[in-house]
Formats: sequence, C-alpha cells, structure tokens
Amino acid sequence: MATLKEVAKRARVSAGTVSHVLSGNTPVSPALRKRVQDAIAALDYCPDHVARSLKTGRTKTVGIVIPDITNPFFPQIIRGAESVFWGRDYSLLTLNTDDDLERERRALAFLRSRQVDGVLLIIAPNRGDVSHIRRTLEAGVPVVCLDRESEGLEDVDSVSVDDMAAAKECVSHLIAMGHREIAMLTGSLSLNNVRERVKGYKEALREAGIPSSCELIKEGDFRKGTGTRLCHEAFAAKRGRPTALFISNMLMTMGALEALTELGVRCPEDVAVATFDGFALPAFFRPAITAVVQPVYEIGRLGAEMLLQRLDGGTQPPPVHRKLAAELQVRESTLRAFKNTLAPARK
Amino acid sequence: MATLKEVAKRARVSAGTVSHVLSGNTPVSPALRKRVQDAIAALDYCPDHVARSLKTGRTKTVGIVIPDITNPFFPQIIRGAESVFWGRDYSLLTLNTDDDLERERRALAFLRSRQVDGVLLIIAPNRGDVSHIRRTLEAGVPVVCLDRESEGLEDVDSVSVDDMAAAKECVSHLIAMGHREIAMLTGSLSLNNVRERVKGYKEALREAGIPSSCELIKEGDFRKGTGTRLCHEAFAAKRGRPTALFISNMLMTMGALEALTELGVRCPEDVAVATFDGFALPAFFRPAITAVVQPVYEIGRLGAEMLLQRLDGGTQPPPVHRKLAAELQVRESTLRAFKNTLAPARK
DNA sequence: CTGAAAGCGCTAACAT
DNA sequence: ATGTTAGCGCTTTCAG
Repeated sequence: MATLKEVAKRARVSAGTVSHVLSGNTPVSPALRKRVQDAIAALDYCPDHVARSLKTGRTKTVGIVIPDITNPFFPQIIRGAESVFWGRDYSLLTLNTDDDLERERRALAFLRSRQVDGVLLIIAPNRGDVSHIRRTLEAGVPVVCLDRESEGLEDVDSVSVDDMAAAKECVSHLIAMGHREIAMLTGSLSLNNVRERVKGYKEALREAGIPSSCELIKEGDFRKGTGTRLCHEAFAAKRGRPTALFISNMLMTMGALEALTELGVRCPEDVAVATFDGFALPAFFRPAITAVVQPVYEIGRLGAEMLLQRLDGGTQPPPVHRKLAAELQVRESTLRAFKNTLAPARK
Repeated sequence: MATLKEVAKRARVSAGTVSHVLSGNTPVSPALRKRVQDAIAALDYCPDHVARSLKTGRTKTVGIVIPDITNPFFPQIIRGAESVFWGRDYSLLTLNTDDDLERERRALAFLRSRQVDGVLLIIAPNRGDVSHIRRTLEAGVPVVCLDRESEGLEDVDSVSVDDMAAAKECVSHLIAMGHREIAMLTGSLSLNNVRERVKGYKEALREAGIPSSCELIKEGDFRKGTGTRLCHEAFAAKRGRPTALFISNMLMTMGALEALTELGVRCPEDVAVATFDGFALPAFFRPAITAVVQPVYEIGRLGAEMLLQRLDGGTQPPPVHRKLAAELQVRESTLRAFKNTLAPARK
C-alpha cells in the first residue's frame, strides 16, 4: 500500500504539500496540485486513517451500544444513526449487550481503548450503577442515551419516546373498548421507560375510575420466552382472566401469542392484545396487532445529530432530553367491542 | 488520558517494560510487574489501540458489508460473526449497501482507508463487475463472501447455503401437495444463489414431469413492495392464476401477502405460499408460513472463522467454498391438499 | 506557496 | 531482565 511519502516522492514535492492538497486547508499552486493528484491516482493511494487518527487525536468513529441487533426494533435505530454519519466519514462500531450490565461495561471499556470519539448508548437495566458510563464521560467521550434514560445520568443527552403518554393513550383505547381487566406484560422495571409505561397504564385506569392492581402487572425482560411465561401467569391468576393484554414489545407479544394458542384463548374474540413496538411487524400478524409505534429511525438520527454537535466542540449547550411522540395504530387485535362481565351496571 | 509513558514514569521503569507486561511476550520480574500494574490502575490507563495499530500494521478490525441491517435476515449473520470476534479483541464495522453496487464500492473503499484487516461481504448484484473487490484483495485484505457467491470470485472463500437443493425440496413439497402452477418470486437473477434457487425450482418440476414456464418466474429484488407488485403480476397472467407461490425471502412474502389480501385471494384456501428465510418470523404469521430456513447464525460464525484463519497468516489453504444445508419447515400455508383443475386426469 | 521537522502513543529490535 | 531507540504514516507548525 502506497504511503503519503511515496506520493510525495513521485510528485517531487514534500509530504506537507501532499497533505495540503489532501485536506484542502492550505492553498497549493495548480501545477503542484496536479502533480500530486496524478501521483495519487498512479499509486492508487489511499490515506491511512489510523495514522491520521493518531496524529489528530480523533478517530471519527463512534460506538453504538445496543441490547441486541437481532431484535427488529434496534436495527432501525442504527440505520437512523448511520444516515447522519455515513457521508461524513464516520464509522459506527456496533456492540450488543443482551441487556447485560457486565457486557455493557466491557463494551464501553472496549470502545474507550478503541478511542472512539463518542458513544450512542441504549442502556441495560442497571439498578442505578452508572459508574462505567461516568468513566467514559470522564475520559472525555460524550455519550448520548437512546430510547431509555437512567437515574444518575441527568447530565447526559438523551432522546427517547414519551412512553407515559403513549402507554396512557393505548390503555385508554383498551378501556374505551370495554376492557377493565387489563394485564400488562412489561420489560425490566429498572428501565425508566418501562416505568413510564406503567405510569401511563395506571394513569389511564385512574382516569377511567378503574382500580389498578399490581397483580395485573407482570415484570419481564423483553424476551420472547418471557412473554410466553408471563402470559400463562396472567391467565392463571386467582382474580380471573384478563380480557386484554398490554405488552411492552413485539418479542414478548410473539411469545404471549404462543401462550394464547396453548391456552386455547383466541384473539381478539377472547382477549384483546396491544403492543409497544417500532417495527412494521404487528400489521402482519393475523389478527393484525394494535401497536404503539415508536419513531425508531428518528431516535437514531436525532441521537446521532446530538452526538455530532458535542463532537464538533463548539460552545456546548446544557444537556438536552428530547422526547419524541409515538403513534397508536389500532388494528383488529383490539377492535372487538368487549362487554366485561365485571363491568359496572350500565345506565 | 494517561499514556504508556506516564505509566512508565510513575512505575519508574522504561516504556519497553510497560509494553512487555502489557503483552506478556517478554518476561518481567515480579517486582517490576507489580509496580507497573499499580501504576496502570492508579492512572486508569487504557492502551491506545490506534497507536498500537499504527505500529503493528494490524487494526484488529474487520468490516462486514451487508445489504440492509433492517432486514431481519442479516442481523443474525452479524451475531454469528460477532460471536467469534468478540473476546478476541476484534471489532466489527458494519456497513449497509442496500444492494447497490455503487454503495458497495464506497463501502469497500471506506474500509480500505480504515485499514481493516479483513472483510466479510454479502455481495450486491453486480453483473460480473467485481473490480472493487479485486482491489480490496490486491491491497492485501482477505475477503470472505457470505450467503451469496459471484462470478469472478472463485478464488475467494465463501460460505453459503445449498440453495439449489433447498429450493428443489421445497418445490417438490408443493408439487406433492398437488400444485402444478407454481409461481416463483425471486430476488435479482444476477445473484448466483437466486439462480441456484431457480435451478432447484426447475429441477423439481422436471422430475415431476411438469413443464416449467418462464412466465411463472418473476424477477424481483428482495424488497417488500416488489413482492406486492410481482404477486399482482403473477395473478394477472394470461395463463391463469398460480395455485402456489414460492418466494425468495420473507420481506417479499410479506409484500405478496398484502397483494393477496387486496386480491381477495386466501391462503392457504386459494393459494399455497412457501418462502425462503432464516428468521423465526414465518411461524408467526396466520396462517403460519412454510419456510426454507437457512442457518444464518452459522453462516456468520463460520465465515468469521474462515476469515480469522486467513488473518492468522499461517500457511494458507486454497480457497474454500462451504455449502450449508437449509431446512424445510412445513406449515399451514402449504398444508391444504390441492386439486388443480389443470391437473392431468386422475386414474 | 512550499519544505523541513517534530511528534501522536506504541512496539520490537537490539543493547546492556 | 530491563532500557534505549527507531520508526509506523500522517498533520501541523514554523521558516523560508
């Protein structure tokens, strides 16, 4: 592989001059510029990004740390981020944590040794331990939190969805369809956006004058198998079967659907199902599933732009916490009007 | 950020000694080792991977170039590859081409300037133009082709699926269920694995003594919208409606399903549907979809291992072309026995 | 406008 | 076993 020096020699100029025509920051006479460009072409020269990084102290690489690229929710976030970095000569280093705190620690340490300029982070459940994130910050690497927020990270930029409002709207829809026994299958409650969804759920019930019961709230972890288990639990409850399921993501919904089949419970005849998610999937199930659709691509795009601003290093505004709106898409799975036997007498 | 030199100074040893305890390649007395380790801990020192790369000429980074991370087929390949690289201190740089040759060229050029040690590549349709890949190879960067192969790349390692056998098995199943008018919705025919599937399709028909017609083979591009369009075309054909659809991936299948709904054609009552794919998705549709399931994770894992072998630079074996077997999973979408009106008179 | 030169942080001979 | 040193390929003052 040809080096800059070889280009310089062939063009009979100094290394500095080659560098100048490459960067365009310093004027170079047309004659020399031409010679340099010819030499570059002749040698098929390609600047060594590693050497450049060492010299400039910037790698033009950002890490993106996500739970699992295999969950269709996250790739769209990555594409959103990629759309802003691609073309600006940045690379994205993707790392999966499987929502495991230890893996998140390792991922951050890894990115630090790789000298990334910044990090986009979807935090794993962390019972308040954000020391590893603080260490990244202290090393001068800006972080932007995506999709989820965390205690102790109030000074870190974030972009997420207004989960509370979205959950409330969805549950209100369920209530409007006549449901009162609405079971909620959630992700880990140590995730603040999951807690926001629970808040929205409770708020909707409160407004409708329906007492909420913690028996109806089943904590899970966004995995398919857990959806199956929690759904079985919900239907085994002493208080009677729920008439609606409000589930925190599509993977768990897929699991719950399996459980329903096993139980011989039909949707939407016997139970309504609504889910959180950002992917087109819910529309393809039969019945098509009512979903709170999050602007995933936009989360990635906006997060990347916020990070870029921190990287460009002008005057830095105080930390920003952007909240995006989700959209409720009502489909067959909740469209059957339900007359709850437990409902109060109608006037 | 502390540097190795600062560690050396604090431990009152030379830079070389610090490097030695870091790498473990050269023996260091316990006393000094201890001092160095203490200094590392005290300074929260973290080796600068960029400097190391510049010195050693190896970045321990490999690029993975795929069509689209948003297509659920590909993330699993990435995870398979990640499973071998993670823990060996390699990073994976993921780039999307959207199956566009120009983007693939840019991606490869980008990876070259990033000095990656190797590339895992899922090639875009390329009418035989592999010059950009050749250039990567000539720069000394080994490439392993995943999932697809290409003309002119016979000397490049590859791991893919035995598409011909898999397609043949699937179409034979369709034939066994009584179908004779089987439309095939394919990806780009300039992809050799797509052509293999067509071969398998034709072979199955031939064995069953059914004449194949190119009217029934609709070339597409793996996109959802294209699935919709091709499905409409297939049902508008003069020769009459197909009774079965054999589709090359899940995205196109989702599109085709939409078209069927629009056409008022029911599956499996009016038409059978079978798809190629590697994801659990087909099982969740109603009806559940018969699918040729490819070992995606394994494709990524094996490809990564083959690349690693090229990277380790021992004696290099000749190029390897691994073929993995796919598995036919029969589900409701093809399980209704079909009596084709065009079928030959029964005895 | 162009060239010379000093490193960025690290590794790997090579000397001691 | 430990220290010294010469770069890896590039950018960036600073002189001229």
